[in-house]
Amino acid sequence: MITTVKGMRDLLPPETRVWNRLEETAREVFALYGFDEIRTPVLESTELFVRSVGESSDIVNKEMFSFEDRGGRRLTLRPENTAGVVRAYVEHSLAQEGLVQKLYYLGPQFRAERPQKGRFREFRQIGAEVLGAADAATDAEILILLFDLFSRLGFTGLRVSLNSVGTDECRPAYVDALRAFLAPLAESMGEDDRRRLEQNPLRVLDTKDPALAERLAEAPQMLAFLDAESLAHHETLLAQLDEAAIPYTIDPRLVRGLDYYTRTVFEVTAPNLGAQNALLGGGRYDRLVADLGGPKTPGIGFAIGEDRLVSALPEAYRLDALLRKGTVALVALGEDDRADALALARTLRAAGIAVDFDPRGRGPGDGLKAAGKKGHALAVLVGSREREQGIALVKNLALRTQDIVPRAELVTFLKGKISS
RNA sequence: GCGAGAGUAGCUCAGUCGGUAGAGCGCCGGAUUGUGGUUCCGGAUGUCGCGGGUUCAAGCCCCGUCUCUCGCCCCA
Repeated sequence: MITTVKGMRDLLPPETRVWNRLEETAREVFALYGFDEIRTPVLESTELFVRSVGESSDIVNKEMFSFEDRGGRRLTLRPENTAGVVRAYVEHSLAQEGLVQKLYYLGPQFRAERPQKGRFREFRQIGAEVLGAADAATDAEILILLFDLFSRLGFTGLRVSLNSVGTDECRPAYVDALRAFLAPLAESMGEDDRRRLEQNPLRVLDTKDPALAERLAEAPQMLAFLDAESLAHHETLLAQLDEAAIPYTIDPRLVRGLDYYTRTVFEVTAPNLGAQNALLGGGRYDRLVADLGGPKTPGIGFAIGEDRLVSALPEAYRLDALLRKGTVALVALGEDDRADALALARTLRAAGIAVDFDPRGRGPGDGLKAAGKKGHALAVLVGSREREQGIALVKNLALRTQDIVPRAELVTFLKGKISS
């Protein structure tokens, strides 16, 4: 048997209904906030990710699906989508339009990690990027959008963690101070934390060693090292979030794994997701466009892990998405009634009613059984007697009741049932 | 990349001391030639992940390998 490749999975019905509903909701929200969709290739030059995500990051270091094509070009399946969006922004000179570009995307991403709960080698992200606006109000609107989206999905009590990682101008001073603070502790650190101290001291703040975490309470904080502009940006953002009644938690230890972030960074985690509990992450990246050869352009974005979001969805939203409210099952009562049923199906569909016709002609018992199993609420039954009398039988599969409806009134009758 | 656990029917799993494979659910057929979910009767479930080894004999023991699961690193 040929099976899926390690870390990849099939999404099967009826579960795909949940994914579709979720994506519809996301598209609605993006449209409400004035975003347009962008679609970028799954395959990009390896160089793009090395330059954007960062050579020191784990993603570039050990998690990319990279290969050479027949022309010797070094290619990579995208591990994230921000780089591709920014590449497209630069390649097509979108800055020339002089507008704030508000873009969203949906699609698969690839990282060659060891799979575990909530982590797959192919996973899907729903994300957005705003390019061309440095104002804190942009950050605020992004977080308001997220709050709105999660509210529509039925989440309550989710809280965004927020921090500022400053800019290239003020961060080095902080890193020096942090290093000085951590140096005496290196002796007592575990292997992981000592490695982080070498490579990226900010990451030590994320330690899972409780003893070390306790001593970090005394550590210098980035917020104290912010330059005047970054501090003003941060404080303006907080004021605007308060004004909008968006709940958040300042987390001075929040640092993120991609090298391109500046100033605002944020994250939302959810319980019951296991060890991989980050539902979304994002931040501002005021340097990235220039780094990729474009005009100096500020940007901010986020990415939601769609796979994780689906598994964290409130039950009510899931169940509602699984219902096939709009579809009626059509059952031909006899072997010879299928031509009539097909004609009726066409009439109903032309009127906008979704019809699931079982072509096997196995009779009412099996037809109704299948309809119930597929989750349909209504079944329309037609046979020779019904044809002669110009009627159809409409059965409510849950209540087991049956109405006799003249064919001429069938569309109106079904529409009334479906909408109620 | 590192660590631990698991892999037997479509699904969830049992399988004793090594003796040639089972249950429940689901599926199919019948009781029921035009009315489903309940009930009753009957039926098929299979490369015991794959390869090798030990043995008279391996689902069971040993080695390798693949996949899955959970954790680490890291991230969505």
